[in-house]
Amino acid sequence: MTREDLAETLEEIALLLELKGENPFKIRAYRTGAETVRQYSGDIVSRAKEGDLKGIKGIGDALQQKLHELASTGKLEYYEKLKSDFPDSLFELFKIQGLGPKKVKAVYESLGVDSIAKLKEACESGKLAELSGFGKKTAEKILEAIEFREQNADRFRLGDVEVPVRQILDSLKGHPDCLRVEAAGSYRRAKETVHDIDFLVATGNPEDVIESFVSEPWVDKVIAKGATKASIYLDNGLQCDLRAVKNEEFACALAYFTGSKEHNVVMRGRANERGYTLNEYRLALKDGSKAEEPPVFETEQQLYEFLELDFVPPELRENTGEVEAAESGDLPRLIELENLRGTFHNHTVASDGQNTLREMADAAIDLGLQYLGIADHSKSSFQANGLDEKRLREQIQEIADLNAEFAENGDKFRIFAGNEVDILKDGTLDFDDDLLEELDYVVASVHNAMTLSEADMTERIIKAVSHPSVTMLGHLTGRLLLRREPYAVDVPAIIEACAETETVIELNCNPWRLDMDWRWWKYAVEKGVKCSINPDAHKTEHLDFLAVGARVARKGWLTRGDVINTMALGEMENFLGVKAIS
DNA sequence: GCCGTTTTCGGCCCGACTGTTTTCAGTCG
Repeated sequence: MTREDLAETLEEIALLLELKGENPFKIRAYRTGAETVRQYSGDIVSRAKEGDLKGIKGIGDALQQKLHELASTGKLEYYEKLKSDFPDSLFELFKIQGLGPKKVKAVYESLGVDSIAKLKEACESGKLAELSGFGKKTAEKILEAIEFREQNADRFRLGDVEVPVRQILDSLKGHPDCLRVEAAGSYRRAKETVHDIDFLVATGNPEDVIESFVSEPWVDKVIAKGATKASIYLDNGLQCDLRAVKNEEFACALAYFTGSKEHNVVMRGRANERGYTLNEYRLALKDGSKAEEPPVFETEQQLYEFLELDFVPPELRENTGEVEAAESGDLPRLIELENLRGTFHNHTVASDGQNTLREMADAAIDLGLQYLGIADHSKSSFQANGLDEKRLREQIQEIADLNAEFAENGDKFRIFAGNEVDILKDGTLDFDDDLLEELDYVVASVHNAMTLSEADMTERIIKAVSHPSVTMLGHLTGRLLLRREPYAVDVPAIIEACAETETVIELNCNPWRLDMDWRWWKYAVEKGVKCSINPDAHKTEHLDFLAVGARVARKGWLTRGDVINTMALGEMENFLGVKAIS
């Protein structure tokens, strides 16, 4: 029984109570309880086991008793009983955008709908639209949401696969017969979402390596297993494929399995022109070719060189001009994680973050950063406990005090006082100008009214970035990967406005967002717009998103010079126009 | 179901949007 098990059970109870139509405040109490369990700084599982939960705010008598029962026996009667009232499959309905507890309850009770498949049927047959409170448009919206889910259900966010990929790579590297190991495919190209992970190993003993690959404890199901390849599912549904090749084939195989398909087509074309064929194992002479016998490539670099190209970093291999640039020697020197000196757009407990200012600062220092920008939510973001004027001014003071302390201790580290200020529906900002000027920097973001027309949304954002106090634009399109489509907005027009107003655009590297999309950065750079790689961290661990951010920035062809948070502290103080702390 | 210098009941975070409705319920952030 882990902390997460306890929290999840409380959350499921909340969901079940919603289905029952229970008192919303009771439901909220269970949700709050789940959050409290997650965030409690101490061994909450042991305390629950021992029945020693008194005095934790948010966990009253009833929850104490339930957590104790759950932690000590592994079961909770109250929960089991609630659960038995509904089929398990009903829960998948909650994953459909626009369906909440009331609607789920209605379709279940009056139409017997208890799965997404049946829901789809009810929409198509017109039965759903006849229900009271439902209508034609609701049915259409639900069908759209089902389709969106069907298209995305088998995909995973790049930032969410990092841990399993590391785990599998480490395990393969630990195998005595593995000479070389890489994760290839769209993961290596840093696509924002991936369908599966392609692992490649060089080995003289493929059978053993494959056997060990399919026998790891994290394997949920073996889909296929042969002499040189195997496919498995992990517990979370992520498919992982392993290909085993000989050491002398590894370079060509790595290039082949990294792709993209389009990039490979161009590469094969170049080989062809020179009298060779290129496949997943090797470069070979074409029939009747008079070219010289090709060498065996030790590395991808050598393959590219042989085809008269500079080495193309994997992130760029999408056939969007990288081959031409590699031919003419014009590939940019891409940014690297190590270039980052600080970051902006991070939350604390003051709004909806989970760590304090000091904890966030300490985590940034541990990462070797020289500065950390805090940007909690502004007052209109009620749901995120946004700061009002008074609380924001208090935070500015708190930051000043902490900075003074860092300076006294001789630490070369600074917190920049900012705010993620809501862009209101009409494009004005959530605080008045005086307060905005007191901040070291401002991130302006859209959090509501996301269904404006493209023209209105574009005008709204352009108005916001035109405000002199706005330093950077947060998550430009508002997309949530695999969850919510971006809102309608004219991205190039926004980029042009940011160029004009010298507003930085954020590369929000929270795995859910990766927004602005990598496809637009080349255009932004062309227009002279700078990027800031921001994790949108809601707890200290989220600062690690910077690693994903650096990879996605590379995918957008960004160099060190294009990204402001590669600046050292002194340069950044100049850039923001704030005085250094003596 | 939780909380309390308001102390054992009464309030609990607020507003926008959408679609179904004739004044509001449900969902989302």
